[in-house]
Amino acid sequence: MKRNSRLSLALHALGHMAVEQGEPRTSAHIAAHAGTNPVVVRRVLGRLREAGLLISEKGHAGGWKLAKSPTEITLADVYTALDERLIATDNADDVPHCSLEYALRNQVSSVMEDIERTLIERLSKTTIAEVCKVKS
Amino acid sequence: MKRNSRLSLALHALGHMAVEQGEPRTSAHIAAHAGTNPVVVRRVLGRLREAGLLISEKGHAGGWKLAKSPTEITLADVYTALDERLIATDNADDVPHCSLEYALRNQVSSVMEDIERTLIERLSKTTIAEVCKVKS
DNA sequence: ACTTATGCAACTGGCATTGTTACATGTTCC
DNA sequence: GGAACATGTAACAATGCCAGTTGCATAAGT
Repeated sequence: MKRNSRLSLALHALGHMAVEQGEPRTSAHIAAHAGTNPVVVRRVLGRLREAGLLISEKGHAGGWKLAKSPTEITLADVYTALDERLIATDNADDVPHCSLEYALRNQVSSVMEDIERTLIERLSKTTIAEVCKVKS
Repeated sequence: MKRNSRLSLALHALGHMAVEQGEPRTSAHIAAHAGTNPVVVRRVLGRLREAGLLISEKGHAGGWKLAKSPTEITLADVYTALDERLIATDNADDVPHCSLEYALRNQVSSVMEDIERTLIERLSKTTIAEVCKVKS
């Protein structure tokens, strides 16, 4: 399996819901189409629900559907909802005793944070509807 | 154990060599200072040697030293020497049968590639000497 | 009640990276 | 030449992360 496929899976699922709105999709259907497991789908889509991008309903005729129009959901919304981060520097606990390493880490971290912001800004310029060419 | 600490280790080692040039440093010294293993140090610094940033010498009074002035080594040089890549989308082998996923992946990939280039450009603006405040 | 679907916790297994050991190679000093 | 020292490298163990899986509780519709 591919590493960090959450973003890919989330966008894929959202994309199909954007193209065919209305009927909710079950995690079993999504999983079968994406070649993965229903529980994995629910784990990923659960984050999108917490972020207010999706709605899930139980029982008969239940499943997942968009919480808002695909023209209002950007790639950045999905990215941030998944807590994806390019930079893995959670260096709060690991305090370097060496002042040189401290300076280096700060320098790199500031660049990385900057890049992360730039990425999110770029992703926020594209909506799901645009990528999937959905007529609004 | 921290994940992906190669860049941190490489910069740390280079930084010290930049501050105190002249005497070569052994991988044992570097490892002790960085809290890791000499073999790990040699693995990481070996990449920098292949990239022409470092020189290693065996035997008595051997060890590692800079191949050029710290004012000529940028953070990007180190980053690229380690083959670090923020974006993990090696999607050449895994061809999606779904056209929607194909479109989404292309869209995200192009943004990621762009961000990667921006990052390297940013890193290339800072030299080791600048971060370590070495007088040239 | 029964079926169907999500929600969630616990566990397994694969994969990548770091850490470790062992040994070969090369260099310097005696 | 031989001893001491340092890198180079291969092989293996340990660790951590994440997808995958199982099982069961919960809720909604028929």
